[in-house]
Amino acid sequence: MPVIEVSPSEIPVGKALWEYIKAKDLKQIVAARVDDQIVDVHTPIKATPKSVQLLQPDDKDALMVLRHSTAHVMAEAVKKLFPKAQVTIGPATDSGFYYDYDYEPGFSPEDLEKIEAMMRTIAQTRAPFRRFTMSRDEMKKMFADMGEHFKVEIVDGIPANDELSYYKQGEFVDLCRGPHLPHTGYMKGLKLTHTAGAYWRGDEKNKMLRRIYGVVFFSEAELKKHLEQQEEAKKRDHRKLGKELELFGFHPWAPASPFFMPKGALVYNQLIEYMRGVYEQRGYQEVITPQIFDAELFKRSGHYDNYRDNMYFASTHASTETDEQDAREFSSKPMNCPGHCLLYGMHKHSYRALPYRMADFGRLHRYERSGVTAGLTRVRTFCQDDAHIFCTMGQMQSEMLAFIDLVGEVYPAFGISEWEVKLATRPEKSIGSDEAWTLAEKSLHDALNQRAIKYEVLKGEGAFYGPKIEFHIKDAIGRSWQLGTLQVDFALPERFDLTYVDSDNTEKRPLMLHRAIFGSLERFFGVYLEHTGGNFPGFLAPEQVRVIPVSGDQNPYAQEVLEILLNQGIRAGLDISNEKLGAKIRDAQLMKVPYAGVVGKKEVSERRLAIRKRGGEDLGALPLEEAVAFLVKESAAPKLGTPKGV
RNA sequence: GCUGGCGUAGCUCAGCUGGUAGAGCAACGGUUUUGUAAACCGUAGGUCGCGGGUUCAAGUCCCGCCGCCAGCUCCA
Repeated sequence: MPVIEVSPSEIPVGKALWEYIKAKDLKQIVAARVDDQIVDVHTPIKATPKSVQLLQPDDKDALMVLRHSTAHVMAEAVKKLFPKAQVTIGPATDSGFYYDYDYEPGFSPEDLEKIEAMMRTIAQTRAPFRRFTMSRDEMKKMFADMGEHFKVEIVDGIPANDELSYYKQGEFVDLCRGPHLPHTGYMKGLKLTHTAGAYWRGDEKNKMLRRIYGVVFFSEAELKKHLEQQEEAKKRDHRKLGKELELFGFHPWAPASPFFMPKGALVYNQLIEYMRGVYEQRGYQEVITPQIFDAELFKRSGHYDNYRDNMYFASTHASTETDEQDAREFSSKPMNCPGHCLLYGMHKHSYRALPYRMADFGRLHRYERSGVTAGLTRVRTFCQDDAHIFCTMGQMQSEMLAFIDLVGEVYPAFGISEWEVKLATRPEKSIGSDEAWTLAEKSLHDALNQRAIKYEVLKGEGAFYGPKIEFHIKDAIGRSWQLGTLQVDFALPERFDLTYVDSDNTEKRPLMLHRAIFGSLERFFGVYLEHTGGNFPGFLAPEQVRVIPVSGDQNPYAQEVLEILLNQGIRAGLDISNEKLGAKIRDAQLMKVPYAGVVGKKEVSERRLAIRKRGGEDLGALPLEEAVAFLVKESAAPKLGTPKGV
């Protein structure tokens, strides 16, 4: 029961809800929702409301109030222990809270322990949070007198007509809109987790502040559960699994650039093969294009002006020597689109041949700043399931819908049932006309609305050449990653003067859609590895079946079974090591092989195969033919539904 | 790039306030012929990320660089 409904008529106007709560002896009330606004229980009710709900700890908004209030208490503790620290901002987040301080030596792990202890002491005082309002000038003077110049700056940034309020608990005063807890005693499961640098107002030109992150819950038990979940998430970390399952690795001489070992390469190639199957079904044509281009290409495409910071420039020995005629500037491609424009332009196109869906698994290189790379999710070399659709204006909408539908089929085929859709609009640095941008953005809105897909608008976060739809899924630790994308581009066809001959025998300009479903294969690999915890479905597992003889006597039969499986196209392995059955089973289990095929005396004499599923389920000793047929079925790739009107 | 933390054998990790490296697993050799998550014995394996410095002596202290991790900023 997260909320208690209260009849508005029972609420005394001009008085605080807290009095009502005390009078009724209600326990565990965190805050209230009055006419859909979250308010704290100490602030007097101004007029008779339409509805009043009292929030209890299991309400989602109640948790946000707790986190925010805890941030204030942390600031109070920090000010007590480190009076020189200046407070700045401290909000609640999706997972906890943080507070940014301007404090020069910074905070050590030991400091965090002291701060946490101080916060517990403050919690025990059950100090109430009180809200006060003040005029702008008074507020500025108060914080100026306190020496909190960041707060003064924040006051200056608040719109002129907004009411200014501050909250006080104990001796600590903080500019804040609220709402807050009734008192500090509600913070039970508390832990300060880590520190980090953070720029003032998120701008790297500004001063770097010291941020302290923490988590808090209404009970110790919830904190314990949360910490256990974090441990679980760590086990699923794709970097750890990648190492354990011998899938990929890194070397300092190729920072942020993965090496896929044989098993990892197998999975990687299976993903590509799967996508090739999709392409065949959906009318895409695969091409192969160069890796390194004269920088002229990127000057033409706009990448040289807009994307140069992310590009690698290649110089040959000759170009760095004296021969000036050979001193052309070359660059490794960061995207496939410019090359695809060159390819498109190599011959004339009829309207009859459009849409031209040009797919490319070309390797891309993008320079990423050292601090942003991470495992497979953010690398400097990768390949995308990239395709560019050259089509007419009239085909744009149906191509968008076909793509959105395709995404809706592919993700579930991989067991991904939830994703978020975002629409990113024109950024400050961009190419193309206003009209083109407006039309492109409208088309994307329309396509999503037509499929009744909910989406968030990311203002100014589109690519420099066009707006885009992004498909995001979450990894094991709750971080959200963009995988698929659909982008409209009027600019590149213009820049490369691409044309097609229309039915009226005039040359017209095609438009271009950039699209990917997995996004980068590397990122998808990483996210999917975490999603499955390394338990790949049969068709992706590097080793699909491991044949295990109970003792050496069964080796010949095991060998025979292995060959039958291999002939059926199954990626099978054989374990004839000098180990006991239990150890061999364990090895197969640890490598997350989907099926173990055990053969002992009985199986040999009856020509059977005992199948053990990954995880331990025993499927019994099946006649060999039956077992093979079953394993073949289990190792097959998922099939997509029939495309709608391609 | 910025802030903080970390970097010891293929992997996971010991190594207190400085006194010239250790375990388990894996690998290799042997014994064992095994019925669904670890048989036993033995062998080998380390420029302690790299480069300087302090010291009689540095894995341990200091500086620089490289890489990794958590964030900030940026993004597939």
